[in-house]
Amino acid sequence: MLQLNYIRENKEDVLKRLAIKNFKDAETIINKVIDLDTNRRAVQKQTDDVKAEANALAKQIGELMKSGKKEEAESIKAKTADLKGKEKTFDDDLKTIEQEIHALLVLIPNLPHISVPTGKTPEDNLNIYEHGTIPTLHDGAIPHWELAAKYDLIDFELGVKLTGAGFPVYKGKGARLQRALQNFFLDKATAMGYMEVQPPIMVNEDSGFGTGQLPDKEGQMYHCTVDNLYLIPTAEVPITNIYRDVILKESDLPIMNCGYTPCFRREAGSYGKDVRGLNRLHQFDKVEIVQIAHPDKSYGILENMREYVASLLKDLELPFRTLKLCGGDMSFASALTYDMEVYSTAQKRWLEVSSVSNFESFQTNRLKCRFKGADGKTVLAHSLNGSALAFPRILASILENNQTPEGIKIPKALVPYAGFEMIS
RNA sequence: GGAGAAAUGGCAGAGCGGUCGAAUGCGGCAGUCUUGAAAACUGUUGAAGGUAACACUUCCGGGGGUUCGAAUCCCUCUUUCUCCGCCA
Repeated sequence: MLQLNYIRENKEDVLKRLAIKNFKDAETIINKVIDLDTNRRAVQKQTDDVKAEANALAKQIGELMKSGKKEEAESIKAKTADLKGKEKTFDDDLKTIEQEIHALLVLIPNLPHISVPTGKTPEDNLNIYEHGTIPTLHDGAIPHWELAAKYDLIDFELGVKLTGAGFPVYKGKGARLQRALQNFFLDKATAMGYMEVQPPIMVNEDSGFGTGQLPDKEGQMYHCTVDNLYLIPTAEVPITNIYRDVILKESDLPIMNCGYTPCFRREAGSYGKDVRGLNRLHQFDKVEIVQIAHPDKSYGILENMREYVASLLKDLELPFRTLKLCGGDMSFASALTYDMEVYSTAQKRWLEVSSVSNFESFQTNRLKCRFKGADGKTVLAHSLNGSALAFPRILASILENNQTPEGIKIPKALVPYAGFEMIS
């Protein structure tokens, strides 16, 4: 959520940057917000004045009662009746205006960073870095879903029986590889200085709002209506919400957390080759890294996070590229996002395995996550997060890129965790 | 799930219809003293809106109500604690 003050004072800049995100009706909505805000302050002034008057009278009555001047007190009481009605009207007006402003603010996406390339589709993303060589596979190389069946690593049909499509069952070495990835990623993150947390995987409405999933992305989350809880789509939600309604000390920053959780996504509207095998699941596992940072440092930290994720992919010996997302392909809440994509040789396509973003104060404004600066003022912190990493597509590309006629070779870094070097 | 008790500032903890944004202690910050530190002493120390700055307004778990006036009374929800039940 953008800050009202910022919109008021930097209207032109806001409009310019919203255009990069291809946000329609920007001018109409922004103008409306500014008008409502002007109105809000006027009504608030009226409300406050009436309340001040009523407070003063109430005080007088108190003093008169104490000194036994009952009649005088009664005559003042009569005056307050009128104020009471006014107070109620103004209060209601104010509430309505505030709701209207909030309803509009929630529709406005975050402003992209000045370096974000313009563009509308993934084709407009900027490829800023490539690493590794795409392996040449032997004749008869097959995609991971066939490898999974051949070596009995993942049973998609069994998942359908138990739950439905998109809920695979990992078996034997497949399950062990999942566990290896979890420990490998968590160990790496901890060594980088991230503190591991194990949060709940269901969250309440406030948490869903805090990181921006609610209200607009409601349909993407599994909702347990009986208890009004949501299954998390990413550990970003519970971990970032740790810092909801918190005023940090400047010396606490940056806060670095990591956590492993299963993630649940309804993925309504997905179909075809996108959802084949491990490409897109309803339940998957991920280690997430989250930082709460000083606004002056957040872009430096974003680069560190990007490099950290790249180092994981290098450790796993996977060919990958890094994209700087264009305005049109960025998420609602992000100010700058890097996507990391691994090349899946058997599918002959790039698979997104990580997304690293700086949200600046967009989330923290909703979360009310602030810190006290040197001058004693409270300032919104910046929040950042990244996948480090999501398991399914990593597993898919390891299986596909490392297949040989003899079996599948496990990357060296993962061998101590997996406990085996080959799947054959 | 049943019965009872409670929820106040960073923490502990008073206040139970007006003078309360809230005593006191601890913690934090600044200063005095000191070569420096500790101790002691002095001062200061919640958040939001609003203003050029004041003023002013709101917030004592959330929501609603009674009253001229609510941290204090009533209703409701949530959470915590104790006892019972169930249980990985």
